[in-house]
Amino acid sequence: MSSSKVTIKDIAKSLGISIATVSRALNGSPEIHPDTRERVLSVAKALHYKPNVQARNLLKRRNNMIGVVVPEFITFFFPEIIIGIQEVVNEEGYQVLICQSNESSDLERKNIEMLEASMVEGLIVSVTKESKNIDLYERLIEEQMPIVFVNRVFPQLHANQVIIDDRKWAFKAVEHLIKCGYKRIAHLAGNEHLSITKERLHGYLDALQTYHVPVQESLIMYVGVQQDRAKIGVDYLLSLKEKPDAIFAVNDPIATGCVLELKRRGFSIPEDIAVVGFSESPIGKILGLTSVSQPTFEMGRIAARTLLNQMRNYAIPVETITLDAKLNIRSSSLPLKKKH
Amino acid sequence: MSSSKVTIKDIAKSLGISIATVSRALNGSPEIHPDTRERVLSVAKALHYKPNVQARNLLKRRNNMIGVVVPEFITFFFPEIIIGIQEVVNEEGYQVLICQSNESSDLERKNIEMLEASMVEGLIVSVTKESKNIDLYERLIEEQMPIVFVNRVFPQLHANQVIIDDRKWAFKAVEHLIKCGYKRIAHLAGNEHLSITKERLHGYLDALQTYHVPVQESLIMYVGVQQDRAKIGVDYLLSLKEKPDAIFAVNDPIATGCVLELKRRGFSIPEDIAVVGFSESPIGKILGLTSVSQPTFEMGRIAARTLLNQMRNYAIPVETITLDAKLNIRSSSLPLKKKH
DNA sequence: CTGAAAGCGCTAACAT
DNA sequence: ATGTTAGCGCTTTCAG
Repeated sequence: MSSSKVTIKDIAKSLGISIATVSRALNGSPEIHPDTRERVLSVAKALHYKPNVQARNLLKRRNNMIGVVVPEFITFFFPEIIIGIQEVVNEEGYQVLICQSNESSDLERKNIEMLEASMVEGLIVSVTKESKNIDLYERLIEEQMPIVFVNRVFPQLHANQVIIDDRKWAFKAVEHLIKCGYKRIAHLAGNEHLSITKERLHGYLDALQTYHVPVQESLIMYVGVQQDRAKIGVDYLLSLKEKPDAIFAVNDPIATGCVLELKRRGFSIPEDIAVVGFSESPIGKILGLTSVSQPTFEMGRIAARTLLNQMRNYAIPVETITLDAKLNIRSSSLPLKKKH
Repeated sequence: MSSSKVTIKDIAKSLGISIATVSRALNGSPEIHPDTRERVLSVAKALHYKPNVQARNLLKRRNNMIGVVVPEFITFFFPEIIIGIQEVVNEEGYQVLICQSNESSDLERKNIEMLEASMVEGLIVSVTKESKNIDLYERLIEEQMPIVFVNRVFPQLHANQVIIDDRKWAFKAVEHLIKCGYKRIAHLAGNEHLSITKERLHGYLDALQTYHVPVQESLIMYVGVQQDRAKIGVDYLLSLKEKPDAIFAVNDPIATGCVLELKRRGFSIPEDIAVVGFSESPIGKILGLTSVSQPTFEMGRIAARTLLNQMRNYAIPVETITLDAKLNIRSSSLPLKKKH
């Protein structure tokens, strides 16, 4: 009934002592008589006293909140990162305000401004597929807002980043296809301005070059990162005179979309066309998709630790943390039987 | 650089006016001279003034935050509900603190206590598979904390609920199997104390009874709600002398697990065994799983609206809102060819 | 060991 | 239309 309207003043009154003493007792200050402490604590419990965090925050000029902005949290990827983040920061007494920008830079901006208004003490961000809002982040950094980018980053920003070596792992994925004997390897790339798009495209080109496979512009198409965008890629690739015998997709949603569309059209995978994804997903695993798995939980944990460090000492140098990954080979890409 | 340490006092000083006037100008009070308002606003902008929400909250005794606790947010289901919630409450100026209990009642309790300490103004909860902590929620309700349960509820609690009619839709799912001609329909149920487990089991029994299909205890097994739990169910059902010809699973993760395990063992679906799920998932759709689809986003929106109503007026009566659902028939359950 | 008092940043009477 | 003042609930000097 009283519903936490009890303040230290009430405790003080009920005990005939000053609020300062109550405060000290409650905060376990050493300079207080054990008896007094006892009495305060018992009255506090009896009255169902709950400290008013707001007041304390106002005084201390902090609020123990950090903000997280991700492009979406419908697929497993960002939720896993978020769980990693929460694991670490909750342990340190911080709360997380989670926002999803739904891949829209406008909403992303609104989210960030909302979080600023809520006075979060730090931010962990993965940017939208549009990768706009650089000005926003530049301002944040200039104003010394602790901030860490994860997975989808702005390389040109002087900010903390937690990523994997997308270029290297894209290289490995394509190298695997080449070693399987595939000759015409297409690449369905993500949104043009996205960091992961560029890196993975780079890795793709690196691999072709390393193994002296001629690059064909016609086998590269920017389709985006969402599953429903795969169809136009497949439509296009199958419309070519010389069709590809393998597809390296920018991520698992696109690869998944490819598999479904190819199967719908009656193609066998990998016999007719092999498919390789990136950022291994549960669906991809079920479909037998070869893919690069990322340490999502760990990315979250490390991003959180990096952020906390920066919050405690803004002066520490900015760093890019590159985590390890793994290429898991499954049935969507198998060594070709025929000689080459 | 100044990093938002600017207060209304600074603005007042810089303009030689009182802080009250500044406050009024900033808050768009009508009783202020337009010129003054102009000058305040421009100085505020020049100084990069940001209001201190903490102070305002302290004064108004609120903090515009609501808490959400879900058992997990790795699968699409709860994230979609959360998006629905955020849509509504953000619009009204509220922030959402999202916690996941990882299906553990202990963590659930910690989360709730954390949210209480953060002084959230209301809660939206979906309980863990363990369905404990009733005492906790009873206390919360007694202390007049506005609270709405979604999907996984405590029927015995006098609290707002947003659900679908699990019993009815389970009935429809099983009825569909019966009409397809399946004779030995097994049920892999969820965790025993979970509300959805009981309701869906009820619906299963209702359907058998309605169509005069004898209930066989041996065809019912409580396996839980997580995909990896499906295997023991399949192991058990296939160990029976008289094997089932269809499985009604408590949810899509279990149904998915069944499909994968059955296929691994070389069974054809639905020829050898049909499988039907519940709470249609993206993976289920890809696997061609017949399932009941729930209006997740809408559940979130409605839960949020209900909560806001209760927050604004605690006196309004508690209600159980039952949303519509839909049975989507796919290839995992097809009419049997053979005569019966 | 305890109390008095100042103040975190802001709003809202109450004056003028 | 503007200023003065009193807090919101709490912590923290500064005095005893």
